[in-house]
Amino acid sequence: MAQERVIALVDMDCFYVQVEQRRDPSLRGKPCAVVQYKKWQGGGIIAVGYEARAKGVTRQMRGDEAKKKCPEITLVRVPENRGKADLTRYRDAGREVIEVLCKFSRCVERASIDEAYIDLTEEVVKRIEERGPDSVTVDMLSSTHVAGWQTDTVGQSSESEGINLDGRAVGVFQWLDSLSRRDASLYDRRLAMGAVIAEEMRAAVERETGFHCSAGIGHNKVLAKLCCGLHKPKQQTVLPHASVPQLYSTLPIKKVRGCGGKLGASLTEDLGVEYMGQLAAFSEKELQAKCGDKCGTWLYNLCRGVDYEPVKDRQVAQSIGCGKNFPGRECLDTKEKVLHWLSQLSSELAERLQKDKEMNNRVAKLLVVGFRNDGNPPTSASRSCAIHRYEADQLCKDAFILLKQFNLAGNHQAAWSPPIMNLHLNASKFVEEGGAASGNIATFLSKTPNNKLSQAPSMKQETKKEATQHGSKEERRTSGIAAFFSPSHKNVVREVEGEIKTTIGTSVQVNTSPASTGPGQVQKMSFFAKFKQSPAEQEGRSRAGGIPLTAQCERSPRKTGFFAAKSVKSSSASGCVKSVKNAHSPDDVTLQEELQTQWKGCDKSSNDTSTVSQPSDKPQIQAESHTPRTGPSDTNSTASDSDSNGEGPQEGSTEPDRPDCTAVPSDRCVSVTGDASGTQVDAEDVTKCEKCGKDILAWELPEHLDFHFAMELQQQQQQQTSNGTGASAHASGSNVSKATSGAAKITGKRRGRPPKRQKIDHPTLDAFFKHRS
DNA sequence: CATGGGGTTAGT
DNA sequence: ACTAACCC
Ligand SMILES: Nc1ccn([C@H]2C[C@H](O)[C@@H](COP(=O)(O)OP(=O)(O)OP(=O)(O)O)O2)c(=O)n1
Ligand SMILES: [Mg+2]
Ligand SMILES: [Mg+2]
Repeated sequence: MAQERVIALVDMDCFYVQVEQRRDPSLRGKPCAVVQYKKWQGGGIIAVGYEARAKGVTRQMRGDEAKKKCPEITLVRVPENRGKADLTRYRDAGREVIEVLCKFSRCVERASIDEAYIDLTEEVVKRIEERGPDSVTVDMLSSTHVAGWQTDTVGQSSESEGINLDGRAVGVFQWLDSLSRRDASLYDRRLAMGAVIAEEMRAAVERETGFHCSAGIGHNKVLAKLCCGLHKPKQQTVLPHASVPQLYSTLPIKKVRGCGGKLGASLTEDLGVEYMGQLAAFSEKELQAKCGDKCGTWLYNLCRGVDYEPVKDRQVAQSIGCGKNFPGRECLDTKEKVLHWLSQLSSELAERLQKDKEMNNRVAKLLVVGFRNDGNPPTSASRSCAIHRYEADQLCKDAFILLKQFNLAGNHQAAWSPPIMNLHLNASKFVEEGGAASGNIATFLSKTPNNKLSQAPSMKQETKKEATQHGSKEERRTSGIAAFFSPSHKNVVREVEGEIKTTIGTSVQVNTSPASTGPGQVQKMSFFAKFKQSPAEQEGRSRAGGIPLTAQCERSPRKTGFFAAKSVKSSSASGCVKSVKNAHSPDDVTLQEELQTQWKGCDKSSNDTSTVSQPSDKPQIQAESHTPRTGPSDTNSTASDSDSNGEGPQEGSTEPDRPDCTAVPSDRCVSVTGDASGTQVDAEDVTKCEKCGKDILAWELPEHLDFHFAMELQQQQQQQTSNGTGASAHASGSNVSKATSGAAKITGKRRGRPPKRQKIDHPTLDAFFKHRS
């Protein structure tokens, strides 16, 4: 049954802004936004607090623009490290939230840095068993709205003896009241219980992290996401299945997750469909003809409020990447620039991968390097190779090898052919760490990475200024199984005693507090504002004592009994997907010979003079920079003012030391493959490099030497910049390869590979073949 | 000059 | 393996 599940979507309110406001409490309650960079017209705004939204400040806006709209606004800068924005602070904060959510369900899916889907079916069923279906009372839903049941404002509340009934509370009450009728939907009762749990989850999130959030509760992910946005700061919305048609009748297609881009536009253009509900007029086949079988079926169901996508049991990202744009004149048009930024990106990636390994007991096996060129249209491409070790210089080196195939300029030249406007690295294909005592045997054998959150994210120094109580920070959550719900919820059992049987107008135990109303309370005026009225109101009906019909939609001839549906695929488990897939991962990457030496020393002080790290943050891993700080406010120039000029150092600190230029004995990776398909580069044909004394495949010597050249060149350049001296790159490098410049075409087919078949080519080998074949 | 820096999934 | 679409 399409309504058997109870899914919640929790989304943090103006997340980055809240993260900054927790760090610096003086920012609380003030108009505030987070900007990235500052030089170009005040930087780009990526998050806006609700006070500032009320003044018209939006994302995408430039900092300068925001200042015009709201002169009192405080713009907080995203931390910068290695010359680029660094979102670590927000990722860490997002993980804190996920940790809390995991206490409420075994199935939590991290959907983005600030939101997660939670399959609450199991918990809901359990609670209904324990407490009965009618145990939900309005006071348990003090910040809840029921879509389609909002009796709106206008004149009311005056005559009620002292009871301030707002439209929200009346709607909640009427809905709950309707659920106690015999013919009420069993699944609506589940939703009500889900809403209770969602209230508790959100309270726990706020108590334990200091961040407030909103939520949507529905029978599937799309509906949960959709209704979360109906009432945004510090509120939640439950969407009964019967309210879907009403909601969809005026919901622009592009508001639905997955339809916000070209698909939604083409549906409107080609089918003449404006609102989601209109899609229901098309047959499944018609929709399939329009956008393919899978998509067509998906739309056919979706416009009826049905979506079967499971909530995945995954709390950690499946890829870790970093990148940077180089717009306009900042484009990378020399090999030195490319190497420099590759080095910066590699450094960040290696650091993040290492931390990820420690925290999640897994290692990434695939490195992807990608770029974009200017043009009309802009072109882009990416290439990948195996990751053998988490070492910045190795990643840098491999990435460069992959990248240089696209350099139309000669390899020995200073210039880089089509200038690069965007460069990015990404690591993925995680497998559980080989470490002995890790994970159980089954998961180890299947090479399934641990995608559960394992331990508290070190709980850094990020003090919980707002957090109170000892609370459950102990995190006895290891992974999986032992996640049972426990949080300190007060308003629990109300026992079945007083079902709230009352009628409008009589004494109702309505919680008067709107739970939150503040400067931020600005409701979206676009589509969402309109759906705040009940169907009755939209139809011009009176709502006096009227209990809205719950019918009119497909109310299934359902069997009775809460567990009737249990047989369907898994009611309690309700299809929550445990990420145990990859029984035989497609990437049983064969470890292979390490063909090249690693130079630690891609750059040591790879910091060019101008790049500076930034906010002194907490005692981070910074080198020396002793900003006597400890308070949160120290930090990122919460520079609301001036400063407009500086992309420059926000505050100095040097980059943490990087491995230095010493050759290291190569611990060549053994080939070994568990799998017959994996082909390795044979370790034969090895010769010794005179520059570093390492064993190199003979056929790769040209590439190898080229690296020495490039690295030396880069080092030299960095020395120069730090000395402020002029420049000229004379490379002592015994550059050998040169004539062999065969740049790859971006759009065209790649050249054939050697007859060897393999899962993941060794980068240098791959490069070699593409290079000269 | 010029949103930018992330992520996931589906199609080929 | 790589690209495109979509999303935060
Ligand atoms: N294009 C975007 C969208 C979002 N974000 C970041 C900043 C946001 O704070 C965070 C969460 O995105 P949301 O769309 O959930 O927006 P907010 O949480 O900021 O606001 P809201 O209260 O509307 O959810 O992700 C971003 O960097 N770039
Ligand atoms: Mg949000
Ligand atoms: Mg979000």
